[in-house]
Amino acid sequence: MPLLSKSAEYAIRACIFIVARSQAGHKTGLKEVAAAIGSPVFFTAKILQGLSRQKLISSMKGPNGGFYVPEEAFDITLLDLVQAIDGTDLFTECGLGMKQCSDSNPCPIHDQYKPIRAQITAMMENTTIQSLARRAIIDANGKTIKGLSLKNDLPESVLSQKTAG
Amino acid sequence: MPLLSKSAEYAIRACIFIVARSQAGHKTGLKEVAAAIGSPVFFTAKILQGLSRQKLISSMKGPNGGFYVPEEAFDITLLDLVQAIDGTDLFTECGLGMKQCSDSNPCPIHDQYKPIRAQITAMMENTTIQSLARRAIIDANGKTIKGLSLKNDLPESVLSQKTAG
DNA sequence: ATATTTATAGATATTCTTATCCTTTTATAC
DNA sequence: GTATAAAAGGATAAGAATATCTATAAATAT
Repeated sequence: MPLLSKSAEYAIRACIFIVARSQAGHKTGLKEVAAAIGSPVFFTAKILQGLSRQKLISSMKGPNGGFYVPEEAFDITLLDLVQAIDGTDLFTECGLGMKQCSDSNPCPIHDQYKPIRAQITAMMENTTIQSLARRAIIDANGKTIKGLSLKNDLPESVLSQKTAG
Repeated sequence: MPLLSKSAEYAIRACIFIVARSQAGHKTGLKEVAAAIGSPVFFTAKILQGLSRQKLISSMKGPNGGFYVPEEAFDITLLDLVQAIDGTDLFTECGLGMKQCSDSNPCPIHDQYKPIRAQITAMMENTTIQSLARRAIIDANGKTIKGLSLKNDLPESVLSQKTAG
């Protein structure tokens, strides 16, 4: 089992790209997003539709339309995104899935799992999509992300060249 | 998404019960296990069969048969169990599921996720089923686990009464 | 206004996980 | 040996996650 669903993975990667593009003043169409992050187009559509419905990202129909994130919303976090897609189980539920589990009635792994769950939550709470997008390396024409890995081993000069605060 | 699959949850709970019973010198039948941990009987059968095939637990057919863990194997860990059921993804894979992700070619959340993955791994590596079973509260006739929560808020006297090292 | 572009919505397919049932094998008790 | 008890194995079903396709609605450009 992975930590995140496929949907959440695509959502995060897509949003990093969309925010990076939004910071450069561009809306991004579905097909561009899918091409940039290497995700199945129609499935990506469903995911972005959901995020749009939940107001985590914005969209515009018609020519020159696409997905974008307005400046006021740059501070959406990994936690926002993951909760919107995968729900809150990872952050609230017992490690063994037991409804009765609590501090006063702990499951067998309660003490071991609790700090891990807290650390996962804190990390996602403290990581904004914007902060990830700031480090993203977009290619010259703004269409793709280097090797699907937004941050890579290019020299710092290239990095600062492509990333506008 | 939960951290563990349903199969892994049942496996852990079942093994805690089986080890606790093994420490008391008893084999435990499938139906007893399922009743004790509140899991679907036939599904539990499949899970225990798999663990048995992988030699994480042992089993005997016939009257007075059942599942057990021999003393030499008391030190199986959460990691052994979870990897046997859910595979190694949680412990080795990139947080965003990207094959190319590595220290030298990190994905956007590589730096944030790496220590968390390490902590999950360390926790499971360092937690033996035996250590969890030692704290388990089994009822007087040895058939059930208190409220499905193996460790609970009973007084220490009761705890030491029921748990033999 | 019309054509074009793009997101939205609904319906369907596919695969994986979870769950159940039935038959076979193996060990014990008698 | 025969009956009985229990795990092992195979087949099937139900549900959820992933993925695809088609039709609709909205915005822009002309």
